[in-house]
This record gives sequence, structure tokens and C-alpha cells, in this order.
Amino acid sequence: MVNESRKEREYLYREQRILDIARPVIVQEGYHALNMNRIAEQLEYSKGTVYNHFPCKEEIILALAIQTLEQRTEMFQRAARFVGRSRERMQAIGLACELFARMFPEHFVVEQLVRIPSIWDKTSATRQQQLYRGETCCLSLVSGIVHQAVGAKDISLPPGMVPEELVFGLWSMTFGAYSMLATNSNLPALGIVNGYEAVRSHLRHMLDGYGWRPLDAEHDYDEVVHQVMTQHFPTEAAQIFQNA
Amino acid sequence: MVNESRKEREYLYREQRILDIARPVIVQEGYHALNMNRIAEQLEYSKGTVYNHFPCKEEIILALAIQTLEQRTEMFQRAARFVGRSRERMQAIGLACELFARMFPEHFVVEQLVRIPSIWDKTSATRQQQLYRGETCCLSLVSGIVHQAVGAKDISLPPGMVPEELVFGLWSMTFGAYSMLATNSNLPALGIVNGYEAVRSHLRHMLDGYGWRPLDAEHDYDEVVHQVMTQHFPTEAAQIFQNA
DNA sequence: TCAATTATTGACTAAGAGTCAAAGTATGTC
DNA sequence: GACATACTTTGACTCTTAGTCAATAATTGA
Repeated sequence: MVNESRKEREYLYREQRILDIARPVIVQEGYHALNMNRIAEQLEYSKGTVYNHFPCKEEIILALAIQTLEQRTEMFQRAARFVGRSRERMQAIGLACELFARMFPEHFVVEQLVRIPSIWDKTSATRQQQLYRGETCCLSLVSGIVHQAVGAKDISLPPGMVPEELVFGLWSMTFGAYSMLATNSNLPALGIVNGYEAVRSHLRHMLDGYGWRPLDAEHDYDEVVHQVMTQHFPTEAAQIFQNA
Repeated sequence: MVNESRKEREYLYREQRILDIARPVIVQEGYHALNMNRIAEQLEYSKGTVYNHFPCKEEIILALAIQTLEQRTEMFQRAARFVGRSRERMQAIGLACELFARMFPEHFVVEQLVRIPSIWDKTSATRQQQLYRGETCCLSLVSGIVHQAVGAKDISLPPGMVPEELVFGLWSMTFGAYSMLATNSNLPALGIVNGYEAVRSHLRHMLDGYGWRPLDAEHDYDEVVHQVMTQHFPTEAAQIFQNA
């Protein structure tokens, strides 16, 4: 049984290596540059062996998306540990989200790729479920904070709106903005110079619009950001804001 | 010269036919189902002739994106003609945006496709410029309304924020939400039942958060929507809201 | 030691993007 | 109407790459 687990470990290690080979290729040279011959060559195994791990190219893309989503979830979990009022905790999530987007801008490219129907449809239901579970986990974490807010009467949602739909709004805004920042080189010409700052402002104003207490003007959220950063994301923050 | 222009007309007509053939294939069967042999066959011309029109497959995708963007711009222009206070006119744009998204949900799939770096990089600078011009036109239309609002003191933007950055927020939210609605089949399971309604609410609350007067509570924006719909989008509204 | 099981290989097939020399068509001139 | 010139269309061809699978190699357990 010791051998069995050694083999298993080696198998998983090789699977990880395939992803480690694929990611920089996709990120730096694009989807078309990613081909199975090349992966096999770099892996120093034959193509058939690569196909033992992943039944098709698309499955590798999905595996990459799942991996970054797990990173993201881990960062969200860390942020959610912040002890404070509901909106302070949401601010912590907002910071985690921005740090994640700046550390892994390619995530949004891979995420866009994997959603292309002709790619998605080729992947296995098992891995699709895995991505969905990751998404669900991430969303529940955030909607949990909204539930806390509703419970504490820090916010009162419009009639008919559930916490998940509020999270959908925050998610849409960040997904839309970070995707465009990653792929639309026209933005600077349009006058959008500091996209990340704009997103921060929009999220705050949106929550203000919903009347989530304490409002931006009633509280020093920059101080919260500072605390979360030093307490929960010291290395990440140093990496991202070194030049700022 | 009459002959010359007849030939030109025929050429443009055939170009349009290529796009008309390509669009349903991409929408219904996906990117991979779109191949040049098939287009040539349906066009009843040879592959070489198709290549005379478009130097590569990717260029067709970009041409499709430009076409829908033109549709969108036309609808935005119609909405912007609404005479009223700045936020009423923005509400008109919001309606146009939703109608567009519901009439052409595939636009967001094509838009996502065209931004994939390995697709984008194969297209000609000329057509890229064309898409950028379309975007610029659409965005200017909307930021014009924000300028009107600032001028009329209906809104006062936070220090350092330009009107274009506010529009970037609205754009991110709608692009993100409509893209996910078009490609993420996990949303209902997550509790997001009526995405379009949620987006409407988020946009209103975000503008409220920025203090754009008259606030949602101070004015009957549903009445504005009704007016814009009957005055500027009678057929579209009938088509979309027939069952609502 | 050896049979059975499991893993690896890479030549092979299939499909589709993109090319280009040859064939076909239109136009203008005498 | 005959012919030269310019432009258009064609589809067989090459090339790349996804995916397969019978043959080969390695591992395991008795």
C-alpha cells in the first residue's frame, strides 16, 4: 500500500506539472499556442500519457480555472476572518478581490476562455461540478456576510431581493471590470486611467446606495483596508503595492 | 462607372451574406463548428473566395462583434434622444442596454470570444480600430449624459473621478452580468433567479450612491421607462416583454 | 522466474486552416 | 467579332494539430 500511494503521489505530481507547463503558455502566448505535442515535449512524456491525465485540451483549461478559483476562495476565506461589523468584513472581501485580480490578472482571461461554449461543452461533468462547487463556496462566503448585515439590520434589501442577488451585483462589477482591464487595450484611450481605483469607488457607492451601514462617509474604511492588509495579507500587499 | 458600383454592391452583399451565415453557426453551434469550408459551401462559392473577403476566421468573429456593436450604438442613440433631466436620460440608456442584451444575448458571447488574445491578435488593425471607434462612440454618448449631469449639478463626482470612469462602472456591471447570464448556467443554482431585474436594481442603487438627482425615491423612473419604451422602442419592447 | 496487470509510447487518422497556380470571366480596344 | 489585358474564382494541396490505439515496456505479485 506504500507503493500504491507513492504511485498515486507521482501521478498527482505529474498532473500538477502539466498545469504548471500549460499556464504560462496560455498566459503569455495564448490559447492557440497551447498544444498537446508541446506539453508532452516539455513534460518529457509522450502525448498519450498527457491524454491519460486529461481527455482533451479543454479539460486542461478548466483545470487551470479551478486552480485559480481555489486561490481566490482561499484569499476570500482569509478576508472573511476579519472580525468586525458586516460592512467592514465586506470591505475586507473587496480588498481580497482586488489583490487577487492584481496578482492573477490572467485568471480572468482563463475564466473567459473556459466559458466559451465550444470549450465548456467539451469538458467533463465532473470538473464542471468542481468549478461550480468552487463558485458556490466563494459566493456563499460573501453572501454570508450580507446575511450577517441583514440580521444586524445594517442593511435592508429591497423587497424581493435575496442576499445572493446583491452578491451577483458585486461579482458582475468586478468580473466585468477586471476582464476588460485584462483584455481591452482601448480603455486608456477612453479615459479610464485607473481602473482598479474606479472599481473600488463604484463598489463603495453601490453599497452606500443600498444604505449599508455604516456608510462610507460615516466610517474610515481606509483604516479597515489598512488593518486587513497588515493582518491578513502582508505578503500579497507588499507584492502589489510596492510601487504605490 | 455604373458597372463598377454594381460590382461593389455585389461584393458588399456577399460579405454580408458571409456574416449572416456565420452568426447563427457561432451562436447555436459554437466557435468550433464555424469553419471556412462550411461557410464556403453554404455561400455556394469556393473557400478561396471567402478568403478574399476575410483573411482569416478570426476576422469574421471581429466583423460580427462590430456589427452587433453598431446595433447597440444605434439603440443607445435612440435612447439618448429622450428629452429630460440627466438621470432620466441615463435611465433611457439603461433601458436600451437591457433591451439590447435581451435581444442579442449572443453579443456577449461573441464579445468574449473576440477578446481572447489568441483570436484578437490574428485580426487586422483596421478592423480593431473599427471596434474601438464603435466603443468610443457608444461610451461618449453615455459620458455625454454624465457631463450634462455634472453641468446641471445633478451629480457631483468624487474628487479625481472623470465622467468616463463612472461610465466604466456601469459598463463593467452590465458587461459582467450579461456575459455571466449568457454563459454561466450555474447562476440559478446559486440563487440568482432574475438577473436582469437584479442588474436594474444595482444600477439604480449605484447611481443613488453617487447622489445623482433626482434619486430613485424622489422620482418615478418606472414612468420614464414606460415613456421611453413607448416613444422610442415600441417594437423592441413588444418583442422582449410580450410574456412579462 | 514468469504470467498478469498496468503504464507508456508514437505512428497513424482525421479535420480543418490557409495557399496559390491554373482556369475562368469581364472589360476595353481595334 | 477577335483579341489582349486585368481581375475573379477555384479547389487540390500543404501544414498543423487534436485525438486514437495497437504495440511495447515496466511493474507487480505469486
